Amino acid sequence: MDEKNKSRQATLPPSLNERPTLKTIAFMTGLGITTVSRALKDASDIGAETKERVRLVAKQVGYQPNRAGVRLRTGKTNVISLVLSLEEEVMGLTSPIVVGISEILASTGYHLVITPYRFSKDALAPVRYVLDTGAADGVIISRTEPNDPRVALMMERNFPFATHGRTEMGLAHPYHDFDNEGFAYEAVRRLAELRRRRIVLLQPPQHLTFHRHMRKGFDRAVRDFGIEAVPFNSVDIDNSLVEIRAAFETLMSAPDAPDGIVSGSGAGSIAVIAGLEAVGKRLKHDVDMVSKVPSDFLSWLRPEVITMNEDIRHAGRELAKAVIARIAGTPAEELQSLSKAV
Amino acid sequence: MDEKNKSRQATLPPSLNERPTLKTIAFMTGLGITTVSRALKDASDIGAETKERVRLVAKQVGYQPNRAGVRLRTGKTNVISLVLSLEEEVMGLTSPIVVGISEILASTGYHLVITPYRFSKDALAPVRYVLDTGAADGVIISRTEPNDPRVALMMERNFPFATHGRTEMGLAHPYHDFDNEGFAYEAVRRLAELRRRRIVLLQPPQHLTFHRHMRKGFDRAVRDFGIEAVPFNSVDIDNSLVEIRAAFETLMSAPDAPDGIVSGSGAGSIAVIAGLEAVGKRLKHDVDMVSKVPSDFLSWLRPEVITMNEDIRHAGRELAKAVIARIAGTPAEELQSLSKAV
DNA sequence: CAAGGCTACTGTATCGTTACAGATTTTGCA
DNA sequence: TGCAAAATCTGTAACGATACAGTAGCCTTG
Repeated sequence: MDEKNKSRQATLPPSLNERPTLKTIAFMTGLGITTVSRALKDASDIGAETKERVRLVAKQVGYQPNRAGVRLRTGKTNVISLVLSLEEEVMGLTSPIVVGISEILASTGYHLVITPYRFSKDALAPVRYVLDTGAADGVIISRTEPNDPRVALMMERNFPFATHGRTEMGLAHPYHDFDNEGFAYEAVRRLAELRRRRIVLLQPPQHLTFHRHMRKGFDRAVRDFGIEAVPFNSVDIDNSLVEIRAAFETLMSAPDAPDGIVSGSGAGSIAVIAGLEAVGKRLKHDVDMVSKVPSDFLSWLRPEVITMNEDIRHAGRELAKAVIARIAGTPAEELQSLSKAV
Repeated sequence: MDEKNKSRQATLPPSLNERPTLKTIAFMTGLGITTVSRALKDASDIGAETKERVRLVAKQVGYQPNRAGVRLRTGKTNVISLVLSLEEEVMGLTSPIVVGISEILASTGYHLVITPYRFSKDALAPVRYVLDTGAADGVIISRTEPNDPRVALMMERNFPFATHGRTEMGLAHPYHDFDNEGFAYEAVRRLAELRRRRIVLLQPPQHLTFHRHMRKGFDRAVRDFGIEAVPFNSVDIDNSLVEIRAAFETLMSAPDAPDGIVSGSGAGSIAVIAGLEAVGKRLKHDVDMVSKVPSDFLSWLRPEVITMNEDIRHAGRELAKAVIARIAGTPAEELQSLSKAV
């Protein structure tokens, strides 16, 4: 039959009320598919008037590039993957970070994909998955360690990513971090100002980088203000609330109990308060407390606690901006930011 | 040159340490690409021994189907989209639902994509986007309304979805919902048991379906237990904490203030407590309160409040299971579930 | 006015997969 | 033995996009 009479690529009228493709626009404008493709990306070898016409028709029919097509041909996924531990689900830091990232991605072509992992020891698996399958153009990770194998892997493969938290590997990569050192220093300073003399720190787990930062700020302030740091390693902010409460019940009922507490986590603070109140101590009277918090719920219910807010949503925004810029080629050194308590 | 001597599809040895494709396996096994493809999907026209061989090699080389290829050819995205309001970010219900969904999707081939929208009036936009671009195989939405245009649209297009919350459109669709009627009824019952007689309800906004459920349970209990329901419509759980506190300050300082409170939201309860305490009332003495909560933080800080837990993570799991089953063809009627406070 | 260069456009091949329509060999049975 | 049916396997085309290598026409320029 009449199958060979094509001088154009696009000969058959693409049926309406199907999703428009380049072919649709090519047919409507009488141009070649290639021309339409290049016109839409504003290539230099397409006439100005043609571009205008193509853009108009594209808009008219509501053209949106088929992501699978682009991805297959170019390898670009237009996806940012947020790697999440299903366990760090204590007091939901996830919400605000997801919201922050979404806010930024909304005005770009990127989609946000959640890539979960179940146990801390599997933290590398999701990253490997993304790298091996090319599931995303960039990755955001959290719970960063000083010597983080995920960072090493992605750097080695030259894969764009940003970390919530810093590393200590001598490698420059995009990150956003809260100034935990500043937080701890300031926290101790405030307690010192309130004439507290024996201060304890509920700190992050040892293996996370920000443990060091917080510790550093705490220790420095302790020296600067002549405070006695109460040794305390039985629990950290990753322990369950029940464990934290138990530990603080013990600690606070000892004869040499601390009179000041710095808590590195809002959720942890709840358990701390429960613990100290269980042994009859009262905030502001027997003990003062400064807590880092992700939202202001604690100050509503226990205004006696001094809170310093870590804006996780802002962190999400910064991280999203950083990965995208990294993908676009911005040097990692320019994509590192720190934020203070607000 | 020697370019036409192919009796096989796969002639050129696919370079190693590139991502393996069907071609790689075809080359290694000496089979055709089609055969490999069909062998891996256990098609009936492939020999048992061949299938075994193909599976072995596939596993050996770590073959994972290229999603873009599959998606382009079949239209199947292997993506579930969670449609999220960037505003419902009060007290993060997002975290647990994301975690719950992820838990289920982890053992399937599905990825989770977050599709956000900014303002309530744009709620339809993300759904339309997914439908128009084929961005996902299924959608999960929340903040369901009795007559929900999103539901209408997806039903009309016969697109798989599940809703967090029910509708009242006479259409059967998959949903998971918390038994808000049961919650409110039980809440009032408990307050009645504590000899409270004038009870107020901090309810969801009128336009959401579960407003009706909660209201219904509340009103029925009020009748059953001979309680006086205190009229209160100045704020709902979608108002800011500051607004809620202000409203409750006013309410609780009135001469005929309620002596019992039912709160439909954990975050809202915080503001309620702040409000009543600001005017000198005390929980358990002047007033009792029952609150629906998504986590147990409230009972740690205000054990005087009676809490009833809504397991959002479980809801996420149920919703994920429901969409997937719907995609697989299970009738909507079999994918509807309700859960009670735990 | 020929040669070269520029502008504007286009066809072909390809990414990885699967639907479809064969093709080849083996088996079953009269 | 002959031949249809069954059992296996395979090539081609297509999904939608883009990289690449053109082509055609027109304008300079010496």
